[in-house]
Amino acid sequence: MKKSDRTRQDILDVTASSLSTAGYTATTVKSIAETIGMQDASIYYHFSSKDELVGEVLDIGTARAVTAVDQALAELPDAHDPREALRVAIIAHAEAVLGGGDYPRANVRTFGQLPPDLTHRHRQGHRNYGQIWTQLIDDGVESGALRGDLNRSVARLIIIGALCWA
Amino acid sequence: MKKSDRTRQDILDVTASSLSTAGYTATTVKSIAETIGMQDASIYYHFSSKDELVGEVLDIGTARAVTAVDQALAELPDAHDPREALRVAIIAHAEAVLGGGDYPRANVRTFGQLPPDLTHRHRQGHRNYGQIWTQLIDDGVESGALRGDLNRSVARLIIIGALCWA
DNA sequence: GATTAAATCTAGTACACACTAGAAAAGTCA
DNA sequence: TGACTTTTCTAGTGTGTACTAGATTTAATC
Repeated sequence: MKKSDRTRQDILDVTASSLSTAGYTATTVKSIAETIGMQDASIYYHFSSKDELVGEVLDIGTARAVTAVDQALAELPDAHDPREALRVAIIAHAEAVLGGGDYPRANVRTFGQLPPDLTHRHRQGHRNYGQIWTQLIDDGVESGALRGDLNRSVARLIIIGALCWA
Repeated sequence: MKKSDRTRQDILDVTASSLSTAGYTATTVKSIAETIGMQDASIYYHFSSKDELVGEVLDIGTARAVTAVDQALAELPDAHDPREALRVAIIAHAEAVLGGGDYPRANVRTFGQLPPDLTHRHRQGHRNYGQIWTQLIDDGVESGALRGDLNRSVARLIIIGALCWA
C-alpha cells in the first residue's frame, strides 16, 4: 500500500502544478498522466473522476491558506492592534499563495473556470475564508483603528482581489 | 446587406454576454446559436471561427475601457493633481467594467482561460492598457503627490487587480 | 414575377475529452 | 518459488466540441 500512496501524491502534485499554470480546461487527464509517465486510464485507479481529483487539490489549497492565516493570527500577542492583525493576515495569505506551492495557486488560477458542480462544492469553503477577512475588517472598524466610513464589503473585495491578482 | 449586419451584431452581443457570465469554455458556438435562435453552423457564415468571434468581442471590450479612461483623463483641467487623475481613471475604469455592458466584462471574466492563440493576440492590448496605469502612478510619484517608497509595479497590480475583481 | 444573391439549414466529419472493461504486469509475502 | 494482491496497460466507448459541404430557403433586384 506504499506504492499507491506515492503515486497518488504524484498525481495530486502534478495536477496542482498544471492547474496553477494552465488552468482547469487545459489540465487534462491525459496531460497529467503523461507528465507522470503513465497511461491516462491508470489515473482512474486512484481517483474516480477528474473533478474528484481537482476537487481534492483545491481543498488542499484552501486548507493551506486558511492554516497559514490562522497560524499567523494565533502568534499575535493577546492585545494586538486590529490593523496589525490585518497586516499579518495579508502577509500570511500572500506568502501562502505566492510562495506556498502550487495548491493555493491552483485555487486562484482556476477561480471562475470550474464546472458548476465543483464551483458549488467549494463555494462554502470560499465563503468561510471570506468570513475571516470580514471579521478582521469588522474588528478594525469597531475598535476605531480603521475608518468606519468605507464600505466594509468593498474593502474586503479589494483586499482579497488584490491578493488573488498578485 | 442590412440583415447580415444586424445578425452579426446579435452574435457579438450574445457572445459578449455569455463570455462575461459563463466564461470561455462554457460559451459554445451551439449555445450562442441557440440563444439567437439559429443553427450553430449558421454562425460560420458571419465568423470564420469561434476564436475570431471571441477575439472581436474582446477587442471591443478593451477598446471601450481604454476610451472611457482616456476620455475621463482628457476632461481634466490642464493643471491637475496626479492623484485626481488616478482617481478619475479608476472611476472611469470601474464604470466601464461594471456599468459599461458585457464587452469589457468579457475581458475580465475570461482572463486566464483563453487558448494560447487568443492570449497572445491580446497580450499587446493588455500591455498597452497597463501602460496607462503605470504612467499615472509614475506621474504621481515623480510629482511628489504619491509616496515614492511603494513599489510601483505592485501598486499597479493592486489597483488593476482590485478593479478587475470587483 | 423571374433571376440572382444572401442567409440559413441539414447532415454530416474529425477530433479531443472523460471514462470503462478486462487483460497484463508488477509487487508482496507465505 | 508460487499464490495472491495491487497496480498499470491495451483497447476501446460515448459524448461534446468546432467546423465543413452542399442543399434549401429567404430576401433583394430587375
